[in-house]
Amino acid sequence: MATKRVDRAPVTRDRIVTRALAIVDAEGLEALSMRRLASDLGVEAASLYHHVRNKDEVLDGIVGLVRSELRLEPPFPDDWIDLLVLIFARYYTVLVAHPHTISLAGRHVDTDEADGLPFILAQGFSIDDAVAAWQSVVSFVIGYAAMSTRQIPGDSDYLPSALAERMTRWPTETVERTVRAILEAYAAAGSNALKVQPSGG
Amino acid sequence: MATKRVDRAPVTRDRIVTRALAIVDAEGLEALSMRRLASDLGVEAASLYHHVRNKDEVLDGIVGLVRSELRLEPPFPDDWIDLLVLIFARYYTVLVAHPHTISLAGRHVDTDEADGLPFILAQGFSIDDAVAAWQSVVSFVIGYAAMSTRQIPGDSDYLPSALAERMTRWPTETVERTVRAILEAYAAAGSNALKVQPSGG
DNA sequence: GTGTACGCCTAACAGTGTTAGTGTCAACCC
DNA sequence: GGGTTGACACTAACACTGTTAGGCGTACAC
Repeated sequence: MATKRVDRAPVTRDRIVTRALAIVDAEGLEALSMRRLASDLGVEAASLYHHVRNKDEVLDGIVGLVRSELRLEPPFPDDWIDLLVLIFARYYTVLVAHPHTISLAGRHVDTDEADGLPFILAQGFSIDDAVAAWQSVVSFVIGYAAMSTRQIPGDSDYLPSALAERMTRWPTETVERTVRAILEAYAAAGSNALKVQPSGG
Repeated sequence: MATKRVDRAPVTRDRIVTRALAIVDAEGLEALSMRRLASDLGVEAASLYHHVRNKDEVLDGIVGLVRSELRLEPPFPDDWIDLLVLIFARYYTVLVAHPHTISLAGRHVDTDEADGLPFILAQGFSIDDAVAAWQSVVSFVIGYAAMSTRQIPGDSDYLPSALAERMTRWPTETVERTVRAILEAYAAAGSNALKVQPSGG
């Protein structure tokens, strides 16, 4: 009863994950079911479990696939703030390119993210400031990506139209401005702490 | 066959939503099913549809319930930045109190949020700066709440332990510092634009 | 006492993730 | 070439999910 394998490309973990991301990109997270995914690959749902432990592993695979798009090519800016602004702008771009995967962000601790934290520390931050700045920037970018890709029903009739119109736009420029603002503020606070001892007053 | 209604409190929309939030708070979003919810109320699933159109309406009700906790009591700070910092710190606190509802944030445009935007404009911002600042702060707070309540598996062994330990803490103080940093940066940019014309130098 | 409307019920449909057991094909060993 | 083995995909089923249709019992109005 088994159909001939020759008819179609062999099912592999890679093909499963790639197809899954394609479905999610095109039709959203809810459209991704094991039966639908299998059907797209010309196979029954149960067969997928030979290549993948469960649906969670498929979702993890999707996250990995998206993350692999984060690589930047040289040349890199000399200034460390410019560099981080560039990195996070890229992060935002990739998230927006796969809007429906944003709610999957943070399924695992992000190795690349963890690389960046020691880097920030090397700029002379205190540990606490470095962690706070890092968490703030990451939170902002993910939050901004989430907000910008959510198509909110247009209940905002009570806003002046000039405002309402602008509230529907989520320019990348804002990502750059805000990331820079956060980093500069924490950097300034750090250097102030070295100069004067703020003990209360 | 119908059981006597006298045995239990009557099922109402309010009781449904309240119980739903209790389930979500205690056991997470996935634990909330119509059958489970009905069972908690001593009723069958189908009966809920007499009081509620569908599950989405229950979720909307949850969002409304959480939002009702956002009210602040006077006295309010005089400085507008202090005021906004207070508001968003409170916003963060409420979100963290109901961690599993964070992914529901943004189901509808937030009336309260929309109130705040004209308020920011009244501080002398340009329209574009006001919108950018507003979107940035909201995005940051929601993102920060989302990150801080996600229990990420401890893959971070490769981080220095002092760092790893601090990365697990998400202090409210950071919310206040970052919100203030963003607002001050955009405010400064606005007032600069009034003084000097930055045309590229 | 009768009529009516409401509130809840059972039963069912179409869909979900997942597992057990079975079959079939392809490649390897001798 | 014949037999064995193992990988792969199949069917069938289980326990769930949200949702709808239709019926029954209770409580209230007149």
